[in-house]
Amino acid sequence: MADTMQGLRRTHYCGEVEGIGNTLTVAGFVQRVRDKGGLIFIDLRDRTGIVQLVFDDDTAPEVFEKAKQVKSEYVLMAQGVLRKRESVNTEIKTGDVEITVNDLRILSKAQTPPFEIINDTKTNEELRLKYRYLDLRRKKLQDNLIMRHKIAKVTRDYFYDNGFLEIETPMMMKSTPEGARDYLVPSRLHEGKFYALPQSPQIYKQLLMISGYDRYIQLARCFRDEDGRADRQPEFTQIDLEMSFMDVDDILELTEGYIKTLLKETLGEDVQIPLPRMTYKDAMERFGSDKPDTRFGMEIKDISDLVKNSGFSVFSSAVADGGSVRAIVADNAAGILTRKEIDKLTEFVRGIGAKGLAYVRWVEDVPSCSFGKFMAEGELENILDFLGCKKGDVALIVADKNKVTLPVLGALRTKVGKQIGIVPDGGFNFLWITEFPFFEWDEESQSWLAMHHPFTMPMEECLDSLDNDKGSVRAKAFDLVVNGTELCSGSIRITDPELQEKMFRLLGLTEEEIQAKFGFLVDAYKYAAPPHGGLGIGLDRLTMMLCGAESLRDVVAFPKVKDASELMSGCPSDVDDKQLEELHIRTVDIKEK
RNA sequence: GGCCUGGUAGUUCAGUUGGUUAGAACGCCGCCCUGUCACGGCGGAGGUCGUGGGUUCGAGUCCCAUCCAGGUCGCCA
Repeated sequence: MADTMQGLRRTHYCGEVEGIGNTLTVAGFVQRVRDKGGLIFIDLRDRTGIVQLVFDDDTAPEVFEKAKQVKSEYVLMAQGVLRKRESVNTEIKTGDVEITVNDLRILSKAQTPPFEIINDTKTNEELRLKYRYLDLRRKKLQDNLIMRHKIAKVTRDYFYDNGFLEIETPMMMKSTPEGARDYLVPSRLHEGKFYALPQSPQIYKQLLMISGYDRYIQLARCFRDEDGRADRQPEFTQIDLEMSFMDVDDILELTEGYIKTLLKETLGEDVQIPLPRMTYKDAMERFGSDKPDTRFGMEIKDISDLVKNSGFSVFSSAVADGGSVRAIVADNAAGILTRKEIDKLTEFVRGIGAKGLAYVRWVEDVPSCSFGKFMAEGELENILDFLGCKKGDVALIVADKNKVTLPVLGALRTKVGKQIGIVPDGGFNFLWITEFPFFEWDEESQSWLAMHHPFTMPMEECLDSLDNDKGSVRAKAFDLVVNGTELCSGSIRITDPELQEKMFRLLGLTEEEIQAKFGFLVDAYKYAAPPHGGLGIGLDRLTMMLCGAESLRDVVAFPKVKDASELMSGCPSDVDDKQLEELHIRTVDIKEK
């Protein structure tokens, strides 16, 4: 039988003991036992830190005997006197004190854990996820989850102070199968019908504006049935916001105030506001990405004009076909980007849609160049001159349609930047990306899709282009990007029901489809709506960023793995035939599969 | 779904051209040790080498298939 706590009550957390000479009571897990023979030291851990317990054979033999049974990860409660240590451990914050224990309770014994509960564990993640409850004992994960808590608190405080109301929206809603796949919940009472778990509370928060709640916030759990990534979980949390009588600038300003407050209160960092802004078009032209990492340069340059009449047909024909030839220059990188490395990069760009990669690698007095023999007198010099390329540099060139050159060079820029070590470690480079295109041409379906979502307001000056030049229509949509990661995404919504119906039609939805999917929303806007807009901030990614974590799995208490299963509980799992029957799902269908 | 990487004691890893009884460190168990703090010393237990098949006199090692995990592309309005 284990001991009980009877007669004792915790007075201090391990990391917060104080008052030399006082009797105090601590409780926690055993980090380590050091048995010296006649003297035992136990490091006791709780979420605040570690305190050393001391047991002396001479002064308290009975307690000493009990301490001899203690092993790693046992749960103890101990009462004793706090005193100065004979030798100080400068590594921990309670390293100059210890507790001489006079009452020890072994509250719970532990099996030997499958891996050591130490901070810098090297144990592979699969095993740690299977025993997540043990992995969560580690200080690093505890610190991350505590940070997550702090972020949630600062977030609520900031937006509450700015007049936002926290309102819950349903977890079971109508499926709207645009975009990501929905997680579906079969209905027992309606045979053959399904709820969907929300990909976001988008529609509901817009309805709340129509209902006059003016400013809404929710830390909303969202679901998407897609493959996982280090920065993508099937289940995640958005700081979901919507506000009335606000235009883009008002929302950006409010959000900047939030970012500034958040970084100050969590990390003590000062962020300069307003944050820099860049249009989508500029971001694509300069960085080949709508979420550029602006911690380093290596911007994309357009050399189409220089090569449009080139003897190298790959270049000239790309320009003639309406595409472009563009380049990035890696300064002083010829040492790292050897021929072999460039071959690997060529494979890389082929994997993401480019036909090939031209390069200039300038090590000797004469640059070595993959297309040199096609160049006319002085042509290469002109290109290098334009690019500002000098000895020791490597220029990487892609020729294709703009839809290929820009994203490929963007991806290459990120990859090469990391490879040659010019991406700084610390710091947060925030950047607003604005004026996203409204429409996006989809090759597969040969139709226009909404890049953001169909409720996004086009910019006023683009309304005239809706019918004849869809590709040029920009939207009142914006993203906040930090160090190459999208942190938040938002827009102003359409409040005019006629315009909304028009946008649906332009997106190829029939009257029947509009009615079936969004009829209630279209109807709602007929009863007047304040101008409004909002955004969603990825709480998980935000936490990851502030913790310096490399994976969402390090900032989510019980994460899923890549295939959306959970290794600890083993879900998703089989269910009883009876349950399936009640849900009108034929077991034979499942078993055949 | 494609591609890449990995899978050997509880854990992290090593394991030669294919060749005797598969090693180390940490952890675990036992004994010793009164100022340790990654304590130390001595001793010990612990392995279907992911799984299945193949080549071979002989496979942890070579081949094929498969499973699991991670990364990445597709996908993620």
